[in-house]
Amino acid sequence: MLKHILLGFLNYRPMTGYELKSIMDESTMHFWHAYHSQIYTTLRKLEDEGLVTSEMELGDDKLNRRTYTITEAGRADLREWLNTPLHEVVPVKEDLLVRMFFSGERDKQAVIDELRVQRLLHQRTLAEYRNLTEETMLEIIPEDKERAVQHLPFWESTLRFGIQYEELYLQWIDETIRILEEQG
Amino acid sequence: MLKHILLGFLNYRPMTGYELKSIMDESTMHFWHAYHSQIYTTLRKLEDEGLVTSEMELGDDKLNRRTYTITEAGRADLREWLNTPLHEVVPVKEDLLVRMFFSGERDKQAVIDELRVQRLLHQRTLAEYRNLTEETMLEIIPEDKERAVQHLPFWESTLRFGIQYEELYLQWIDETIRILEEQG
DNA sequence: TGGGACATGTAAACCGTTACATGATTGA
DNA sequence: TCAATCATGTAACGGTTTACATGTCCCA
Repeated sequence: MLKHILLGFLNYRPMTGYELKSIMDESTMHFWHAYHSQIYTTLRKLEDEGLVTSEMELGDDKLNRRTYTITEAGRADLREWLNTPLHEVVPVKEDLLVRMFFSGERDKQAVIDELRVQRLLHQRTLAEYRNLTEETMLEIIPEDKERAVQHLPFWESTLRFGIQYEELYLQWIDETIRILEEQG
Repeated sequence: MLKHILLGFLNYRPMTGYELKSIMDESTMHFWHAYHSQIYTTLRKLEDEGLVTSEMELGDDKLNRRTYTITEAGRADLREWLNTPLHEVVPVKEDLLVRMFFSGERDKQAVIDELRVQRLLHQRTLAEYRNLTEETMLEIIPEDKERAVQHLPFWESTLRFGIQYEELYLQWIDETIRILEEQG
């Protein structure tokens, strides 16, 4: 999956690994994240496969920045991936629910405390998502406004999902705490 | 994670790998799934660590059923894991959203078609979740009704999450299709 | 001058998926 | 007798996470 995410971004414009990591931390964190280690190794793999090329910046400073550019083969690979629709539901994995499922013999107050911590964290996450404006998104392609505008509804739809998901999460936590306290 | 799920179920009663797989397919599929291959290898690993013991059923038939039983060390490990609260949000990974994010240059009708296929699949998933009754859950511990009843609110809370998640998913798909169709 | 952001990498371990592989039991 | 279900396993691969490792630039 990361492979296609990187190709997707490089299809907008050439970027460095560091830039890809920063942009993902802002724009895809609500549905996919990756550590820098994986991004750098995956970029090298893409280069081996001829889907991207890279070159070291020859600037006046000694900061080593390697800029990756998508190749025609890379664009073809991305297009082919996009033209192959998902035909299954990718199963959810939710650590907190695993813990809840097996919490029947735990101290009830400890469970409620854990839910409250999660509530705070998810509230923070939701605030971060709500903070993402159109401008944040447009920075992905700063020099091609028209193209960015074309992509905007798609970017926004994923963000809408992220926000609604976090809202659901908070509601679920509240309702669960209420139920646990009531039977208390 | 699977390790603690298996210990969690074996804490209810001894089970075979096959049983664990079937029960997970019914009771945890909305927040965690595993292939039988991983279940069997993880059970062996748990045995190596002394957290479970196993023995082949010595029945009159030649069907090889290996029944796993949790040890005191296993219970301690499970307890310790449950008493270590999650203090971070585990990031979501949603394949369909990755595809949506990069769909700005795709044929719009193809995107809508893909969403409609997902709609059908998620509708089916939701129907399966709604089909899970209290009785389905109580079969996890058929011989210890009182204990099962104690666990029920926790099992139900995870199912409530699963149902609400699928409802959200359907709403999101509908809204997204509507937006895509409106901008023509 | 110290801390934070910028910047890139490697290695090992771990986890999860896919494919391969086999055989018994039960009911239609 | 055939298909579905019961039942268990191994192997290879690939993706992800964690830890280790290094060095620059810029601002307060």
